[in-house]
Amino acid sequence: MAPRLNLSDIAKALGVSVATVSNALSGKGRVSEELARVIRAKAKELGYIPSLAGRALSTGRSQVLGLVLADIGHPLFPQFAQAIENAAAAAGYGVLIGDSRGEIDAQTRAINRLIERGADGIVVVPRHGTRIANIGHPIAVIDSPSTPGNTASADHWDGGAQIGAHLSALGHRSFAIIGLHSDSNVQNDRIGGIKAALPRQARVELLWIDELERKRGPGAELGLLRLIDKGVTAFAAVSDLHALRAVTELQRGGVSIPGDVSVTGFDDLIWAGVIAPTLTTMRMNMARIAELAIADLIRQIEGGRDSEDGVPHRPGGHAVPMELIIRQSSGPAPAAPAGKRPGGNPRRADNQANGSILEDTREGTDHKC
Amino acid sequence: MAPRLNLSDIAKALGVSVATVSNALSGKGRVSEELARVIRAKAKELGYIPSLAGRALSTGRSQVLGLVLADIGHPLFPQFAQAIENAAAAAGYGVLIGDSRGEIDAQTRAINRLIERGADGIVVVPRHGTRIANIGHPIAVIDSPSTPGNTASADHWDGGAQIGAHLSALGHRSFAIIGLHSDSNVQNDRIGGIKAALPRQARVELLWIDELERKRGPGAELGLLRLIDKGVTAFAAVSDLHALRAVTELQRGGVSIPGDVSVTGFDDLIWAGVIAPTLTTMRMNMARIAELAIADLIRQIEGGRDSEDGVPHRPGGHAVPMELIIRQSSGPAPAAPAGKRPGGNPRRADNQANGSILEDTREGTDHKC
DNA sequence: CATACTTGATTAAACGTTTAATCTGTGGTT
DNA sequence: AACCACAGATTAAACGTTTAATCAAGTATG
Repeated sequence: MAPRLNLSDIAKALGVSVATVSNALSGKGRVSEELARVIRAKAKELGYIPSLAGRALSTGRSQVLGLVLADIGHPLFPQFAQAIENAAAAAGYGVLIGDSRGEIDAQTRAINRLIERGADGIVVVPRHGTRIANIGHPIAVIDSPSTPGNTASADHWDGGAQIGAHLSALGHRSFAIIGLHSDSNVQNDRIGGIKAALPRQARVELLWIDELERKRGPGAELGLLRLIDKGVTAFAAVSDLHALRAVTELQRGGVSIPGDVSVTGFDDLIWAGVIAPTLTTMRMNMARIAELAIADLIRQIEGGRDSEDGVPHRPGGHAVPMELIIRQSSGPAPAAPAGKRPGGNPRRADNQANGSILEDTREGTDHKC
Repeated sequence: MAPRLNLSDIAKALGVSVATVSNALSGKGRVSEELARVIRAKAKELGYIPSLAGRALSTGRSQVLGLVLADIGHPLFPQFAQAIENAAAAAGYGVLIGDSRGEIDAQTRAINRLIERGADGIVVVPRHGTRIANIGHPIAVIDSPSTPGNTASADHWDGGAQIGAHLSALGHRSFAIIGLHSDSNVQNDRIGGIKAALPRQARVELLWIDELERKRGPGAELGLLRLIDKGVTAFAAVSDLHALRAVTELQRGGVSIPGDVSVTGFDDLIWAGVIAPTLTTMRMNMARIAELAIADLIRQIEGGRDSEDGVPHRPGGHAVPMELIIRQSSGPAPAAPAGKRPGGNPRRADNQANGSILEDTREGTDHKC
């Protein structure tokens, strides 16, 4: 094992002091530009890598952030992790992951564990229905603009509005909105946005999956076919996961999408561009959200004082616009509103040859294994 | 900001030396049990938290592992991350994530970045078709038993065999296997296992999605209906993602699952228990795999010598059995082998009321949002 | 010309832990 | 009684960096 070289090795090699080397490399103290160049060259030549441990001990900063995703089982986790890691790396920070094991209060424990581990700050994507207690440490919350204490997040309300407008423009007038549980700010924002964008005379049915499953057991049918009988022509799910569930349930019942009804989702999860029909959905700008969250976090860590920048903390945090991804699953409302369907309606069964998917802005589906 | 207390605070409070406190807390040097108890009590009373930075500098160990998932977009990422984090935490290690941005050679760079950051060891789930170069650092590879250098992984071959046996037992004789690309050891193991478990007279068609998409464009139809015409009654996909694609394509074509054909996947991804029909699939024992990988890694880190334990490094690493999850999407082969279907075959359209899903061992589907 | 300021460098302390080496009694052995 | 071994503690050095304080010499200022 080659003993990693340190500042004093470089100092010795050049006959200068360690402090000078440190100053030259960090550009902080007073070093002649001439000598600084020599030192930097020598450092590169020898392949010097600073010891984070030494630096951490000296400065009291670990250059590491903690990432806590409460619902770690969420399909969006990879995107979050990647975006956060990128943004953090760009700022010179590493990312330590924390697991809350899905348990409800383990979230706080996870945060504390990360702080004990020396994380300079924490990024949290909290579990629905929980509030992040104010630790005495820098923290950034990614949740929803309507959540107090939110640092940055997608503009879920606006995302919902885009979906609502899209479906309205296609002529739909009777909607079903599919959500999971009513204590999620993210979902409520999305639903609020959808509703707000629908025309006055629209009829809206609201479906909470959690509620349904409590009654009928997990994995139960959602009973979407009955809704179609009541005239619903558009199903707006609050997540692609629920949209997927809707699509398969409908297709299994012989309903054609988007011939008979339209289905939309949220989040552009990995399979959205792969299933048949491909799914119309809303995509978050993860990279931007991560950037904003990390920037805020670093400001807290390094800024020290709060009143910096003239931006103490805006109420709802930054709201990043979402992007509408139009794919095959949404189409014009059927000319004759489906209405009562007498047993087995004649439905288009083969609209799979829809031609090329020009609307799909995703650049090469990355569904690798 | 309360300046975090350190060993010398405790030492001062008790009138002993720091070394004694350190020894008492770590249980290493020579301290009377009596004094040790007093010290531990005082430490707990004051809420002492050791400084990782100080320890790291002194010992040369950061107590942090790096996790590199090449295909970070993979839906399995959350499970992996969670399992690794749990196993690492149990061993007193933190987990730093590394991102290879999906780029092909960035994998090595990601590994190096983590090592530079001070990670004591690295866990890699490599990208298909890549070999992990031997860094001079402890590393654990989670890939496939057939991969040289593999540390621990699911027994993909055996998993395939279980799927093959399951479908065979259901009476199927004509199969289509759906894979993504042929340079993945994981996929090849699974496919090999499937084939090996099929009866002698079985007919097998092999489908590579990557190849198909290169010709017909991304998101193209897989042409599964034509395969049914050729007599195929069972589609075994090498990942739930592809199984999902198959299911939607088939349902869209009016094919009943599992009435007309059976479809199986791999990995038990989050939606497998949610779509209609729920998906028969193979589940990895992530927790076990992670444990083994971490254990091996820590042995490398702390063991020092290789010839420890009498287990230098077994060729294929540990192969952890997979678990067959039988759900709705697989059923008996149709009595009359579907054979040529004249235009629109009469197919069962409503088998959704399959009753309760007794075979589903998943304990409460965690498709939260 | 003495003083003050500036520049470019060095010295030394500090961060908090671990650990090898050392010291000091005490009890046992010959 | 002299010696040794040993348990139980302390001292001190080391890990690698940062940074405040200091110093030496050259330059400007009165």
